[in-house]
Amino acid sequence: MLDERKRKILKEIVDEYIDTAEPVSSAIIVEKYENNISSATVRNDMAELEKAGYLEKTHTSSGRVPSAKGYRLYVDELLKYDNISLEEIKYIQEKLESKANSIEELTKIATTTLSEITHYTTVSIGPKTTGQIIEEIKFVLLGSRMLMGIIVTDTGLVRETIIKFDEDVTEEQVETLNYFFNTKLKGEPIERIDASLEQYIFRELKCSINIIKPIIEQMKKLIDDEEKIYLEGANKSFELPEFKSLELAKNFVNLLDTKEVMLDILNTGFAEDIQIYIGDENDNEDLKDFSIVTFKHSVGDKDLGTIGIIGPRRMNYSKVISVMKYISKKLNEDFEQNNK
Amino acid sequence: MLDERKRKILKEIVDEYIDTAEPVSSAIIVEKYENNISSATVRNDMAELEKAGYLEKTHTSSGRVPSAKGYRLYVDELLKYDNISLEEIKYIQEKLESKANSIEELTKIATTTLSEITHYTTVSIGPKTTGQIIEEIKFVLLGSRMLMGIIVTDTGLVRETIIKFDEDVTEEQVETLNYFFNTKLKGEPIERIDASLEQYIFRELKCSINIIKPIIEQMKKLIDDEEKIYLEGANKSFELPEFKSLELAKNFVNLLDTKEVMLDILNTGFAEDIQIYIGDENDNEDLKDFSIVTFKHSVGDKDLGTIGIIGPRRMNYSKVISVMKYISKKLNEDFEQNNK
DNA sequence: ATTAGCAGTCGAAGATATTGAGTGCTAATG
DNA sequence: CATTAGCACTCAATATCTTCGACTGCTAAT
Repeated sequence: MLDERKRKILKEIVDEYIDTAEPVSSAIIVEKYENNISSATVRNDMAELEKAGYLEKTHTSSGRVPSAKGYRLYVDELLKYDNISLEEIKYIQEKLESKANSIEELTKIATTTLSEITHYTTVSIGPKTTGQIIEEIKFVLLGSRMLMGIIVTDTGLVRETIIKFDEDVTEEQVETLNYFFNTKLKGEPIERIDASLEQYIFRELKCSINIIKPIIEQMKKLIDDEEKIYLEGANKSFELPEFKSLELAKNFVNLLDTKEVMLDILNTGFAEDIQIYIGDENDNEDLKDFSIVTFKHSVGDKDLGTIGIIGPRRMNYSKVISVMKYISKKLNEDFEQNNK
Repeated sequence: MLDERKRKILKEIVDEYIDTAEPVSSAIIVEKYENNISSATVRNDMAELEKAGYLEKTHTSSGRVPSAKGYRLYVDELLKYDNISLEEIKYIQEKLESKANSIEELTKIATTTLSEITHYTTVSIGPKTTGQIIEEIKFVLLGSRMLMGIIVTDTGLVRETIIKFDEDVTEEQVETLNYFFNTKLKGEPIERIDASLEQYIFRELKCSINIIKPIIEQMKKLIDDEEKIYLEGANKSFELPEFKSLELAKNFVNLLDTKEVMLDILNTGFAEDIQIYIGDENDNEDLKDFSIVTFKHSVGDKDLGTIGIIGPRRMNYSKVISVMKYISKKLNEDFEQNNK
């Protein structure tokens, strides 16, 4: 349906719009990209591209702006994702090689780096604990009424929590707990820790319920920890021309502050693949002027965290996705390296 | 210099401006507050208040707006801070009594509650480790090449970190470390852990430097941890009329995103006292349109965290400070309770 | 299929007028 | 002398109108 030239012109229009944030006119296309055809020809093609839903006009006599459908074709078929320079590659390598002490930390470093290179706002969340296998579980007595509970999973994820008691706990009790939890839970998925465990332990261990209850309570919290979004470069977005619109700026802050929408999006991505959400493809109102690109870092079915970029629909997809592709590759390599 | 009536009128003007965000005219004052004098009288007083620097005009024929000096007099001398309702007190009690597992968590709960009640953006930082006395220090072996180091201080603060090694570590080594660190550091201020310790341990323990080095490195990081600002209700600020100004909105996002300025302010407050920063009293450009109210929670000279409210200069100081006063009192009580 | 050419559209920007919410000042008042 | 009525004056905000020019779409010629 779209011949080669129309696809080329569509790409040029999107490129130009991403660059200038201004509606693109036929004259500009001729001047900058298509020196051998006349603006009238471009206009004809534009009219057809508009009829097909790839372009929009802001008013009758304005230039064209890509529609969500236009962006979609653009990112899916018209772009190559090798828009990354040697300097950028070097910079990323440097950053990611600075040894992080945990997966979460590495994810944060990657998130920050991504924002630095792309100049967009980036977000990330840590790994979902669900599905992870308990490799080690330990309780450490701190003082006489405080315990630290630590879980290590097969992906190297470490989670710890403080548990406070109203009565003294002895070293022997802690040893019993350690022995019991390890024999029962090692090799089990982490979500095995739940309320049903409480009764079971109570029967088996004859340990005071005043001790078991807070332990299970806190350990459970570890699993479905309300997820924290790590945010980098929120102010960068405010430099973009679209943020001149107060309405839009407000939506943006709302989005980042209420978190739910972002969590939703960060959580729905599929493993190992870059997901692209373009404006009104999503039905959330606040999101309609933004695009989000996410990448879920994982091994097998185990989640290691998700990183996202949020920017205006007119985002530099080529750069963003190229850089993200590289970072994701690098993260996987590093993980293999560390766990081989 | 200012007679009673002028002070009264100043307070009324600030009250009114805080309420409406519009320059206040003499007519409004007469209508709403001073039914027994004429607007001409109020105008005369206003003129003098302006000459004395407490009021400003946005243009020759506009109403008056409080100056920073005006706000200062207002908060220092004209306000009573008992502007808190029974419902609010009850709500705060409820929130703060939900048992938190650490001081940091309690501070966060207080921060969130403060934002909920005042409808302003709130921020907080956790306790400074400096000055705290080590009560317990423990290393726990996780797997064969990973250690968790845990420090408990006299204020009940718990900090932990993961330490990774390139070689295996044995249980005996960990025991030696535990024994050594505890005998040497218990009762010492936390900042005793520094590079000089590394050599000392190396000599005393004859333990591999490959093990000691990463430990000290990580433990040091624990102390001067780059501080994380906890932020609540950033979007609430965007509902305020002053945020119609893009310039101001941008400054706000910058402020919260770059963190340094906020950290600076949160760190300079004096213990146990509510600090009020009003707009251009501060010389930071980004801050000139905002006021910040902070409270540093502490016992003795030990810091337990700082909470702040950031809003427009036209902030509801009475409400904000009243609520903060109550929360601070409550936090102290709770702490006494838990540590008695 | 392409293109030159031209009429038509409409937002952006600038000029001008209008309005009214304020003030400050003066002169009168108790 | 403090207070006040009254009035001239100021100026931001708003509305109205004009102009300008960057676009398009269409037609007719190539």
